[in-house]
Amino acid sequence: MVYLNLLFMKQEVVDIIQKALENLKVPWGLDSIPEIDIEIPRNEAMGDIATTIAMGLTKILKKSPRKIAEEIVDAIKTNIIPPIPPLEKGGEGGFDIFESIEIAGPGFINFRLSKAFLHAKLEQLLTEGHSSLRTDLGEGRKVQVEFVSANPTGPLHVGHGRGAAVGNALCNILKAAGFNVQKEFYINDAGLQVKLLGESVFARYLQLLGNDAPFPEDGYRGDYVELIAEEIIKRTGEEYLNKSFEECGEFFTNYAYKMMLADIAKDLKDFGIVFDRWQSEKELYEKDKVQSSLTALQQKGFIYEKDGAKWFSSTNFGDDKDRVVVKQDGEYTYFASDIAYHKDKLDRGFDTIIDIWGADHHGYIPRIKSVLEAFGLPKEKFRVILIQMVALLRRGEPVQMSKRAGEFVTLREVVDEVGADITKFIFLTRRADSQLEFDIEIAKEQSAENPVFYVQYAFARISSIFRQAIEKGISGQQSAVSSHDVGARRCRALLKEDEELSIIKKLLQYSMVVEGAALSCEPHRITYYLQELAGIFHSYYNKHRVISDDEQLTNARLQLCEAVQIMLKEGLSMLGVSAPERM
RNA sequence: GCGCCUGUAGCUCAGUAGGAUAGAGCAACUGCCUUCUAAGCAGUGGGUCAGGGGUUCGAAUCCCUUCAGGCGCGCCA
Repeated sequence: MVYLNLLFMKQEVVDIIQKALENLKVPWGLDSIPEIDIEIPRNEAMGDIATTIAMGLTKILKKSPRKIAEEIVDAIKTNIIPPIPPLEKGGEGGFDIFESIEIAGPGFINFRLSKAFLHAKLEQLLTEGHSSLRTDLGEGRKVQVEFVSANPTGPLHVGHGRGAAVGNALCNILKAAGFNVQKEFYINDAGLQVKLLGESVFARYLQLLGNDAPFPEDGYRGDYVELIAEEIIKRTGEEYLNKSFEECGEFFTNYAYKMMLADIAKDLKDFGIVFDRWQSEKELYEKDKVQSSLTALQQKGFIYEKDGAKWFSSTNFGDDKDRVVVKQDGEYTYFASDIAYHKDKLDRGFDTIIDIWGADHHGYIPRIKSVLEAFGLPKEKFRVILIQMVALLRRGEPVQMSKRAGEFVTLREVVDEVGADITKFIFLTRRADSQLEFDIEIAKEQSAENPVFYVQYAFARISSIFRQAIEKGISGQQSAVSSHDVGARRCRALLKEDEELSIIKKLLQYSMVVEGAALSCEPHRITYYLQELAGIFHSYYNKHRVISDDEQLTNARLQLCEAVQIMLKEGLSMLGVSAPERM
């Protein structure tokens, strides 16, 4: 058992309870120790950290939960808690983790952390910085997260932006939780949709050159189609004017979608999101992976022929019906390349596969899950995050989004108008699977009340305090607050106001929040955590002065401020949001 | 018709893998800047957790059902 190696308070407590249960296992006649639930009480008066284990054991032990709790507490108090060793040579001796352990309500065991423990953890955060905030939940396991994957047939719209923000934040969180993460964008460059884009561009091309060509019925009508046609004219002149689409369709299709793809990549980059890898659907065909993945399924006995088509028997894995993979006309279905793509992910050695889709694709989950199970992936290793629609409003009035008519609001337009930080933050203040109202005017004009500024403001405020301190010659420079030396440690011991201790406790909760967000794939938990941390800091700031005549207290509070700043920066970086030093 | 998601304060949403007295922001009202950034703070009011039934020590959370909204149910992509 190693204490103080991570900025964590959960593990220490779990270890202690576990030891107590080991001691009680025999008298209780238990074979094994149950899972230990740890939670943060909603009310600070109830303690800093609590367990419900006693209530969970009532059924097995047939005793009242309070009686069980008493036995556990007794075991902890008599011989479990080891004193924390001195922090380093020359330290001031050991101390207890807990100030008190109490039984409350129906059988909660409430632990209150000692000030010495909190001060020691603060020191750790200051000395180790961001690295103390990384956990090893993932143990380096490889996770692949595929997101956005918009068809390269038009610019990204706001819904894609939401998926991008969520996916990117999730990846950051998974990395912080110790997973080895790859971010991937899947390019649907092989199907009829890109061909339709090519036809649309070709029609515009002919029209621009004075030819009265018909426009494809379901063609893409956005202005960008014409821009691509203009670009082609600029580069090749009238070379294709007298040719048919059959003759030059490939050129138009390739040119068009590649140009769109470049636009998409740029939009994402300007939104602050960069992918590790882009996988082309077409390439899967060219490298024969579609055929070979179907062969692999066939060898496993999951492919059969019926009505002149080939089917994947996904009902073996809980799907509603079997799915066609090769049509009667011999063509592959879209699903066939999806099979190849997901098999390819497995072949690349990922332990867990996370797909982030628009919620309108939810009907696809069972069949993809079937594919992965057929190839041997345990079903809990495949996760789909559904991104619900974004309802775009302007002063409460819905903004029309009709892709067919070509007038839909692009991500770029929103980001240009509102800003990337605000847009991302708003996307991350809601669970992914709940519909989101995004009012452009409110996001922009009520910016003073915008939660993103609330968090950033706390960061900027602390920066300002440090500027002030430097001006007064109190602290040479911000991170030079020497947290190693004994003087700084004595100063920290002066942090004993309720608000100060609350802030430290909040800081210690971070790793739990990250792990929870990683396990549940819910980045918005970080957003809420940051708002809470900023809230208690703002409150503290208004109640207590950081810089005062008391040199030691000033030093202590500057250290606390620095710790908060480290945390705010860490959290904001998870969300892909900046931490400005001035606002 | 079948399936998935959602329903929590006037509005927008959280509610931590079943826990303690259900929270935040906005909106409304009352205070706080000659001292580190008022993009802030302190306080007040606001709830049949859509309705009903069940599971248990304990339910906003799990199960069944009704209602309401959204989205899916092609050999389309």
